[in-house]
Amino acid sequence: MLNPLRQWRAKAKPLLSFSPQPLNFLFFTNPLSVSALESIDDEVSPIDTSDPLRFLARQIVTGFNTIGPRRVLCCPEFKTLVLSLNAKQVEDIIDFLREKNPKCAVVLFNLLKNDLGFQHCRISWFVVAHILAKKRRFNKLREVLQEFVDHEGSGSAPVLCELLLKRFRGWDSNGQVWDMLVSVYSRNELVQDALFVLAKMKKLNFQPFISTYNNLLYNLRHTDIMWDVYNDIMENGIRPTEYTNAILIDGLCKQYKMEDALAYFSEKERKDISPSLVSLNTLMSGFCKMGFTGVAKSFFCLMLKYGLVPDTYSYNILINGLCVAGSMEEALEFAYDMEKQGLEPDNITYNTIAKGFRLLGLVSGAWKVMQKVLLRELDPDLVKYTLLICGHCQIGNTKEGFKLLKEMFLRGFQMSIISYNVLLSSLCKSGRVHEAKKLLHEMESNGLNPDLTTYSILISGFCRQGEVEVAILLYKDMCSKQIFPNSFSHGAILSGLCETDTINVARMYFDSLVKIDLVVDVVIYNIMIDKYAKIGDVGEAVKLYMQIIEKGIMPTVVTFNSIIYAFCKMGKLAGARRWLEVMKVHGIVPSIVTYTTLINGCSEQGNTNGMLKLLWEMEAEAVEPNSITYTVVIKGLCKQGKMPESLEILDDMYCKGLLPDQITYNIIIQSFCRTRDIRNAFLLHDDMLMHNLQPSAATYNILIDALCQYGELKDADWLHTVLQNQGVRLSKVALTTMIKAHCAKGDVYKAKELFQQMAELGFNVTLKDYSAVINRLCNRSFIVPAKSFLHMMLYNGISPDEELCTMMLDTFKQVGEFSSAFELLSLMIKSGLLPD
DNA sequence: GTAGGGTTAG
Repeated sequence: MLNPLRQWRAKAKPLLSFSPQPLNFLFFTNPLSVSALESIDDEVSPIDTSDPLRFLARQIVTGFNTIGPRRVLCCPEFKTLVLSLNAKQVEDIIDFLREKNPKCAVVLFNLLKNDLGFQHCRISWFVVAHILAKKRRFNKLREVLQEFVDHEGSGSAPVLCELLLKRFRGWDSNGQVWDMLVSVYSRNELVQDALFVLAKMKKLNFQPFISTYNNLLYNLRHTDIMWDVYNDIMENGIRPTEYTNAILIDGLCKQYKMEDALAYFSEKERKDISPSLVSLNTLMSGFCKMGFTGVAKSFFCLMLKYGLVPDTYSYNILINGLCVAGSMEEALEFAYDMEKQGLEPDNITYNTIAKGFRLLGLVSGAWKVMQKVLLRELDPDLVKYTLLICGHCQIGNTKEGFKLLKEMFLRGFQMSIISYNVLLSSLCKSGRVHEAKKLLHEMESNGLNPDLTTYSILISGFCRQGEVEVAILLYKDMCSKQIFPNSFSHGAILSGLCETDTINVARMYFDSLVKIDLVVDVVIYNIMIDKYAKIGDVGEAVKLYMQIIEKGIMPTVVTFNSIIYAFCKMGKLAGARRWLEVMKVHGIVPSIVTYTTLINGCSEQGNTNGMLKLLWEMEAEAVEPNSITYTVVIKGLCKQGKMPESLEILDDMYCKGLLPDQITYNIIIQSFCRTRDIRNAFLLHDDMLMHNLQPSAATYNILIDALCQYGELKDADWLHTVLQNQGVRLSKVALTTMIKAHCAKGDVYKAKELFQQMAELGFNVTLKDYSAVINRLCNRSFIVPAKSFLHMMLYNGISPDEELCTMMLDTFKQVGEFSSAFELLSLMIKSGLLPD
């Protein structure tokens, strides 16, 4: 699109060419026109055509009053005429109209700006602002100044103040315009500009409204400047409001100054100012975030003592605190209590509790206890059912969730959209997106309208499964229902798109978000940056980082972690370290993820010294390594064949109470297998069992693979049988490994048995699997079984590709199996695969 | 003015 300003200038002609004659169309025979015309001038004078601008202004008023602004605007002559004016001329007209007919001035200003894309000069903006302020239309005033400030951007305060001071001093409502300017700057988080205007106001003896101060305080609550503003309020003798206090408390909590927050709160209390619910909620939230749920609970009691009724915020804040602290039982009690007090738990409550279950799911046996709590009273109600569904889904038991949904339905409960969303999310997480889509239709037929959450879950689910087309259809479906994604759902969708193999689709979506600009926060950037980091595109990741900085968005620790990851992935360790410094310069404290990423970078390069140095550095910065950090260190040591050292670290982990998981063990086991030390590999496997750690599918893949390669195939078969008897299912990879090994050794019978088993277990057997087997059989000239596998493949509806056919054809020719060769040839011709 | 959710490491 062409820049409106340029468009305007292209059409602009010098005013000299202006002549009033063509404007006669604006005069109407309607008697109204006469009075309208008279109303703009005090003395009823004959039309004066010698001052063209004044004349035009009058005509505009006449037109607006007789046929309405819209229709005036539609007159091509009017448009042409107006488009020939420059900003200064429009400014004169608007200023003239301000005295004669201020309403017309505002209408003209807006029409030109919105319908013709006219760029007004600063004076026009302020003239209109003053008109609105005088009429006390503060919402409109805010809107206009908001747009003005958006346009002027950061650092514009000095220029605007200068103008206000020189051109508008003494105008009616000048103070309100100043005041609103502070408010708008601070809302836009242009704090420096806001403070600048505030200082000028002080010099002019204009007193800002307390709401303006509150606005500014809110945007400064993360910093100490908050106190300067607060002192300013006090010095000016302005009474702080409830809001002021709540913001200050929130600010102190956000700065982790809990004692100061408490002191401030008690000071107000001493002054007999009874605390507001919001202040108490804020304090609860602050203490919960610090992990002090006990203190938070006492504030809850304090509320009751003051006769304040806890609201949904109070409950959700406390429930969240308890969930994060692992006190699920209490969290659930509060959720019940909430309902008893007539407050329905909402989306936020359930989301929070679901997160609690998820966190608790890591503790074995916890769910059983929770289930008992939930079922303590025999008849579950809507809340309990929803909570139960949350719990089952979070531990991956979607089936039980469905059972409960059905039960709810049979017992005549009014189904809630939340239960469905929980189930949908569970299905999508396990990749069962098509079942999820069916459930969507079911909920719709039950008269429930899917909401933003529903669509976000499904869209990101389909994206993650690589079915972008379905996701796009759902997206369109959603928008057609007037449901528009917010920053959170955009994030969900974008990260879903990032899971698909091409980055282009994700980038296109990202670019479209950036273009509308409203919803792009740092997380959206983080998602995109991380995608580039994962594919090793350091350049693009850094480019996006630069964009963040240019836009004045504060990068987070995640932003830096992803960039550091990108550098490590490309083996540019020096670069990664430089970014660690950049991060510190921004005042962002490196996290455990930062250090683990860097250590992994060193470990990949076999740089043990680098790893150790980083471990010390972590210690110095008081960042405690976790089991992932140690696993990375073990990986590094294993890579260099330092097996005894690896085992030592494993012991250290147990000593420090950091439990190694399957991945930790798999790394060591694999390393032993690589050195053909199968004995030690199996000893570690036993060690896992001893520590109550169930080996994962990957563990058995590694072990089976090792047995097939270096050990006895018999042992692999034996392990397979043992696992089968224990009900442990081997992965497809492990089965394929065994099949290939049996083929290579010539045990066709066993290979076929395993192959059939693979299909029976529901694994998706592909052309690649068949090709791998047939290839090995052909290599050993096992013609009959090779043919038999080919037939099995054709029977199952899989056609061979050219590569497979050519390979078989060559084998058949070599061993003189001409009839088989001809048979294959005819098959190839039928399939359109003609040999050279 | 107060609550969660979308993003990072083995």
